[in-house]
Amino acid sequence: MMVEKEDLALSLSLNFFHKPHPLNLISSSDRNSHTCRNEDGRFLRGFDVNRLPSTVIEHEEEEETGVSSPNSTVSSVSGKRSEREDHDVDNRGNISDDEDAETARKKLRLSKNQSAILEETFKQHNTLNPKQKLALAKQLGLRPRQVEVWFQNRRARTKLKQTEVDCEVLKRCCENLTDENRRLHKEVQELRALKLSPQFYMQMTPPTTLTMCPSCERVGVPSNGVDAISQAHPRAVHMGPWASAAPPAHRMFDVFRQ
DNA sequence: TAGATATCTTCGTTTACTTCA
DNA sequence: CTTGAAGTAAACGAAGATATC
Repeated sequence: MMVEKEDLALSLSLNFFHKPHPLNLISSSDRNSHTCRNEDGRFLRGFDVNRLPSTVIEHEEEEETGVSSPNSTVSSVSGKRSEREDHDVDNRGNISDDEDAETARKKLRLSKNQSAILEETFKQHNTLNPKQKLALAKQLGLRPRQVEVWFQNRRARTKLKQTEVDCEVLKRCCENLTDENRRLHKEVQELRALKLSPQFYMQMTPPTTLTMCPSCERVGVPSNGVDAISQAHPRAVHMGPWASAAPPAHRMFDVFRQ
C-alpha cells in the first residue's frame, strides 16, 4: 500500500528558499556549515554538507513531466537546517528566482525515480555515512538533509512494520498456548474423573511414577531412575499415578493474565 | 580530565499533501 | 464538482550517545 503510493509519487519542481525561522536563528545547520564527518566519523572543517553541490544544476525532471501535482509549485519554508542551506536552491539544485514570502512549511513529494533509488540504497544499507549521503543527494538532486530525513523516516517505517509482525507472531503464539492449555485442562479433568472410578482405577497399572515437589507443586517424570525434581528438591514426595499432574487451574491461566 | 562543541541517532510530533467516500 | 475525514510521507524538535578539540 505504502510502496504503491510511493510509486505513484509525483514529480515536483519545488523551490526551497525561505525566510529564517524566527525561533531558530541559530540552527544546527549552522553547525553543518562548518564541520562534517568523513567516513570514519572524524570531522572535516570548512565544508557544508547541506550545501548542494554546485554541479547539481542540470535538470532531470523530463523523466516525469506531466505528472506534477497541481500543488507542487510550493516552497519548503521551515526547518532549522533548511532555513539557511536551502536558500535560493530548489530540490533540483536550481537557483530560485522567486523570493517567496510565505513562512508556512511546505513539503515536496519525491519523484518516482528518486523514491526508487532511495529504496534501492536503503536495501543495501539502512544508514548512510556522510560521504554516501552527499553522493546520493547529488545523484538525486536533493539536499543531503532531505536524504538524511528520508532514511530516518524509512528506518522508522521499517521498525514499525517489524513491530507489527512481531506483535502478530506473539498473538498467534498466545492463541496456540491458550488452546494447548485448554486441551491439557480438559485432559486433567478427564483423568480426575477416571480416578473417581474405583473399578477402572484398580485395573490400571501406573503408567509411570510421578514425583511432586511440595514446594513448587511440579510433577516430574523420572528418566533413568532419577528425575530432575528429586534431584532439585530433596523433599519431593512420590505421588500415586493419578495425582494431579497439572497445576491448579488458577495457576495455569496466570500466564495469560495481563 | 572536564567541558564545549558538533553530529549522529531514535522517538514523538507536526504539517502538507493525497485519496476516497 | 466540492468537501471533509483519514491516511501517508516529509519535516521538525528534543534528548541521548558519541567523538573531537
